[in-house]
Amino acid sequence: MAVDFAAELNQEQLAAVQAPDGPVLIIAAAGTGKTRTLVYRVAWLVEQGVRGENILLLTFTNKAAKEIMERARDRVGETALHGMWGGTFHHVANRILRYHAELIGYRKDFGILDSDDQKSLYKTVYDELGLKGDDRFPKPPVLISLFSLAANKAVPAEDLIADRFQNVHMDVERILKVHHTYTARKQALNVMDFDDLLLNAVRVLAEHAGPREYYQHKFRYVMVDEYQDTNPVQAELVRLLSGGSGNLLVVGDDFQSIYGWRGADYRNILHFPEENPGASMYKLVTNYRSVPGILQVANRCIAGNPEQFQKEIRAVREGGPTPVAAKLSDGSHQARYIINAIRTLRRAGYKYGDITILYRAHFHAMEMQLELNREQIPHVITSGVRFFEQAHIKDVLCLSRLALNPRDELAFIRLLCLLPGIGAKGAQNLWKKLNQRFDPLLSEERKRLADAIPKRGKEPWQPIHDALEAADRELLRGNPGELIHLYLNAFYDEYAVETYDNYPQRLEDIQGLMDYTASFPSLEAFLSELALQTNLDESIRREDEPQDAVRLGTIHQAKGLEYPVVFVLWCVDGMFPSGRALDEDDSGGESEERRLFYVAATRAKDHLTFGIPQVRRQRDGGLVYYTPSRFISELPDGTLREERGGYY
DNA sequence: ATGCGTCTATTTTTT
DNA sequence: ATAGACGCAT
Repeated sequence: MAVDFAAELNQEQLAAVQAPDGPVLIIAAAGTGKTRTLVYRVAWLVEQGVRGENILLLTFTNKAAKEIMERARDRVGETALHGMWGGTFHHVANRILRYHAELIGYRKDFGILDSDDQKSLYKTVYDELGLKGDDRFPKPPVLISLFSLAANKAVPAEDLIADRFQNVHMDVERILKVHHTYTARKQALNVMDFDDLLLNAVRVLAEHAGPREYYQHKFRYVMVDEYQDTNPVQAELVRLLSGGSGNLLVVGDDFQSIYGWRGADYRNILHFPEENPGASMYKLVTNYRSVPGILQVANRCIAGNPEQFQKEIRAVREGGPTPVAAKLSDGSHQARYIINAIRTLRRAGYKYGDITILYRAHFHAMEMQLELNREQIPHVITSGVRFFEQAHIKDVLCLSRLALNPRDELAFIRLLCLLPGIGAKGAQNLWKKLNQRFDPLLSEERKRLADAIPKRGKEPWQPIHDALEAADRELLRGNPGELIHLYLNAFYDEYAVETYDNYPQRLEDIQGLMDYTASFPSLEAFLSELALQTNLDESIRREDEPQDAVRLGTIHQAKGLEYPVVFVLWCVDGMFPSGRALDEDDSGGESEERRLFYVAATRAKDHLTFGIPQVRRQRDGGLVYYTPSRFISELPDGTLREERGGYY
């Protein structure tokens, strides 16, 4: 099945797709067909005779990887892509480590800590070091983010500590001690956190010529999506993987670099030409997505930012409405104004699903949620808590985790704390009594635990004990779905009814999870995938979610998406740009916020509205007055149509 | 000492 | 929605 490249791509895209071997940089402005270009590049390589197993595609989200792979498959067929690796940085790192973890002192069946697990482990360390009640010592979340940033930026943590605690005296030694203890514990427990996946993959490749040469030989073509969001560690991983052939193709848009706060460095993309001599460069600036008025806002707002590849998006579409600046009194006024606008748009033929409401931070949407509920407008919120990190999901996974790794202390403690009369201390004591291991599918260990459980917990444990016995008899170790099912019947269903006011939704989540397990060949594959996956696939989403619904989410979450109608909440100085981000001295606070504004604007196809409330009511009844976002007031007169919410 | 219920305060952005 | 603080119960 031959692909007609010239017919299906524009000039800019075609040139990029047919770029010669060697380093390639594609600067793809918003809405210019970046994904399309990547898909066709894959197809092009295949047509040149490159085999799937020689291609590596790195993305930031699972969704992006899936989309590109599926679309490429549609173009050139399943067999042509056989053996191609396509996934997120963390996925690829995980995959490499599953083969080579032993080279760096881990077993291959290592577990992956999500942020919740990470926090629990930190707390255990605090406890052991006697730091728990110390008010003057930074709390776990502070140190976690600090060390994570240090890891991702590949700088010594000491530098960041000095930076962060300038005004306060800090015992640097003790802070480092916490981190060292945490690191040692991870190794002892055979677990890695997200950052470790990247760091350890780099270590394997940097320190061991065998695997390095293997992958460099294997991956003759390496492609990276969203290159402006890579951090130094990821850049290093890319370097190591593509070092053989030098056929490294990166795609991105420096205007859309919005992850500096977690270590991303847009200079990776900015300096790509110097760091890769002989690189060819392509620019995609023809935009099919948005009406000219929207692109004008985008072009104007970003133009003054320092240090970037200058470019202007060119509109293909014509006409269309001018974007709106809606001056409103407060948050509820903003919510009512938007609901009113939604109704008007519906009458004009738009569906709920065509509409999205974006914001800088989750709490900005509070009044909006309230009003949408009150007015019964179907909506879906992409919340801060990810599916697999919800309490009930993690609860039912503990047994599977222990079945895979009996030394998983975190899973054990979580499991036991659900029983009445057992708290953090009690669970910890039991863990010690069992010599720090518990395999739920070994009858001897089951018996020891059953005997050790204190009186109040004995009775509720009994049905779990029996269920485990059954699981053991039926050889269900590799079957997480059945394990969850048995556990649910024996204990958790009743527990959930008593604990959660939204029991039906949570039960549905758990059922979705059980269905999901069916698609995995092994327990290990299932559990490592969970940690790397943020949400269930669309296909196994909750059934109570309306199909046609307004979508709410942060701007970060909306990256890469497009909607006919976009509302942006709270475009006022201090909220967007966020006051905190402006205070950040290192990662170029204001310019990154401006890029975020650019991302928000370029999501819109037809209608773009900025909400600008004047005051915010605080909980204590106080009023805070705001001025319109500098990103709004910087725009030349006439770029926006001003509206006042005088509808009511 | 530990568990556990109740109250209050507090939300940047996330693979 | 959830974590932490607090105080009472076991």
